[in-house]
Amino acid sequence: MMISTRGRYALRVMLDLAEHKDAEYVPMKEVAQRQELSLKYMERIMPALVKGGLVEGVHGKGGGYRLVGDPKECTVGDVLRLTEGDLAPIACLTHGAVPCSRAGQCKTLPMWTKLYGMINEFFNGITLNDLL
Amino acid sequence: MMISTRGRYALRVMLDLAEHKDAEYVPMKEVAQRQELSLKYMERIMPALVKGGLVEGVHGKGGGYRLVGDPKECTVGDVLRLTEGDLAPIACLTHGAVPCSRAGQCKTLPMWTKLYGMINEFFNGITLNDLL
DNA sequence: TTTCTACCAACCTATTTGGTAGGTAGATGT
DNA sequence: ACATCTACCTACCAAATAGGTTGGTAGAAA
Repeated sequence: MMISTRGRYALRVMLDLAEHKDAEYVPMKEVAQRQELSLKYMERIMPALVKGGLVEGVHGKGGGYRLVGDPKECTVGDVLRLTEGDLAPIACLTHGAVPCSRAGQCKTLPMWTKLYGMINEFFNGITLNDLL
Repeated sequence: MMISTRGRYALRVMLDLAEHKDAEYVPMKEVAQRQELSLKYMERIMPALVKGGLVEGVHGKGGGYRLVGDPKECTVGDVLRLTEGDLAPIACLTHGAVPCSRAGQCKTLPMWTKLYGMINEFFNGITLNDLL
């Protein structure tokens, strides 16, 4: 499986935040209920999106999360790369993989690379706004 | 990771068999050496390709494996589906997955489905012969 | 009957996945 | 000051997956 629940759930939360963009801050409790996701699990995922600058959270009563930018500017690729770490379809292409000694003679590597490019292009071409 | 070593190794073995198609039967011992793969691990993977009808194996001295069809007819998709089981990028789309109750209202499902289609089309469009 | 080969089953270690439990820190309302 | 609400953090856990290893058995040829 290329995309685990971590990335998929994050994307659904982002879409929920985009839908409730008028409310200043949306608490995760509400989002989790609407999306039928584990609140505790989501609380562990959100910091990655905060660190990536896609959302901001404020503590205390009336707090919650809010999208930082415009849903038209935020792509699915942005969300997935922050939460999944990498979208590479095979280990050889992950960022920080040990360079394979057979890379030069590998007959399959160009194919994997082309697919990797296709996947990135696909996700970078879809914004949150497109999915609303 | 969408494609594990299982599928990637299988593909490399298939390409090796295609390259040595003139020899009647090629023993895995030779293939494993050439491709620098664990013989024992490959022995566990090959039966899936036999069951799928892509290769045939004969026991005993002078035995080994041989491609059944033409390398022009065998696609990468065939090999990967037999060895990886499924090429779905997310769990919801795997064959035999429990149907999600949110499928009807899921805003992301069409996107995953489209990607799944792209990936299948990509792999079905590449034959062993293309990679030689 | 030895030797070579496919094939099969049990086991193993490490990592990833998908959480839960139990808090702390900061902001707000009373 | 205090209770309450919220993000955020840390430790733990069970199940699944990945990537093998070990030790064979079965069948065919020399």
